[in-house]
Amino acid sequence: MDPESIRQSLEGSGLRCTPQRYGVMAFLMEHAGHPTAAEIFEAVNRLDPRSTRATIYNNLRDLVQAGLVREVAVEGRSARFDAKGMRHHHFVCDRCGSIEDVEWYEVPRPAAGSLGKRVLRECELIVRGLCTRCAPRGTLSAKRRRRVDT
Amino acid sequence: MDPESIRQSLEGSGLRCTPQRYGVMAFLMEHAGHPTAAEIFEAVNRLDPRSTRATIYNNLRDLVQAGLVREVAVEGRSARFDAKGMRHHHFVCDRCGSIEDVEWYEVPRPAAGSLGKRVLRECELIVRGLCTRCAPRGTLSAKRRRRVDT
DNA sequence: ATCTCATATTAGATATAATCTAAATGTTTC
DNA sequence: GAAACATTTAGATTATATCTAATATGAGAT
Repeated sequence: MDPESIRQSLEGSGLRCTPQRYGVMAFLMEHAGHPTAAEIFEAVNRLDPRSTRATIYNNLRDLVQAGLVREVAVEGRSARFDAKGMRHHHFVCDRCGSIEDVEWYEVPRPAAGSLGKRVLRECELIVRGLCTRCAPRGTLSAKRRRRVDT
Repeated sequence: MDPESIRQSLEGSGLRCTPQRYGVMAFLMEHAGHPTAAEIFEAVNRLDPRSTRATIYNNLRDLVQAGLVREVAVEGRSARFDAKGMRHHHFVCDRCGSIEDVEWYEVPRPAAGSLGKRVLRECELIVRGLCTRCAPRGTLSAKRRRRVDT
C-alpha cells in the first residue's frame, strides 16, 4: 500500500497524518480480515510507533467519522473494523464471529413510503452463516457456547 | 398477547415456561421498540416476578438460541432485542442508535459461487440513517459525540 | 400428591470492551 | 518563538456482559 496515498486520504479528510494514525490506517488497509480494536492494538504495537489503547480507539473513531473506515458490530463480540475500499457486503460467522467480505451487488432500497420521514443514508446487507473454518464442524449444541478464537 | 400462546412457543422450543422467562418473552412481544437488556431488566422488575441481571441475560440468550428472539448489535451501543414476529428489516439511527422495523421485502441472496464453501443461513438488511426524532436536528458535528437517550 | 432431578434463579464477583481524565507532547499559525 | 490547537499518554473509570457456586423450582415420573 502506497504510503503517500494513505497520507493523502487522511489529509483529504481533514485528519493530520500522525505516525500512530497512519499506523492504524495502514494496518487496516493491509489486513482486510476485519480485525478488532484489540487485534489492531496488538499488531500495531509490534512495530513502531507504539500506541496506547486510547490512541487506537481515538483514531478508529476519527477514521470512522471521516468515512475512511467502517465499524461493524457483531452480537456478543467486539466491534470489527474495515478500511473502506471497494464496496462489499459482509458475511458474519454465527459461530466464531469472524467477518468476511461478500462481493458487492446492488440491493433494492426500501420504498420511500415505508420509511416515512426517516432519512436513509445507507443500506447494507449482512449475510450470516458458518465460515469455512466453522462449517465442517457444524453447529455447536452446548447450551452455554464458549467464544472461539478467531 | 395471549399468555397461553407464549407458554406454547416457549415449550415448543424446549424451554421451560418459568415466570422470569415468560416475563422477558411477554415484554418483548408487547414492546416492539427493540429494547436493550438494561431496559428489559428495568421494565420487568417494575412488575413481578423480579429477575436479576443474570437471569435476564440468561433468558435472552436462551430465547435467541431457540430462535424466538433476535439480537441486533449496534456500533458503540448495547445490543437490542426483538421478538421474532413478522419478518422485517431494520432501520438503525446513526445518531441515537434506536432501531425501528422496516417493512419486509425480498432481498436477492449472493450468488452461491461468491460464497465459496461458506454456509449461508440468513440474509438481513440494515438500513441506516436518521430517525424522525433525530432528523430535524440533523447530524451532530461534535468530535466526541455523546450518547443520546433513546 | 409427592418425589426427583435437570433446569433455572440468585447475589455478587469477575471479565471484557470502550471511554474518560488530566497532563504532556507535538504541530500549525502568526 | 508564543499562542492556539490537536494528539498522545498512563491509568482510572464506566458500561456491558458473563461467570460462580449455592439455592430454588417446574414438570414429568411414581
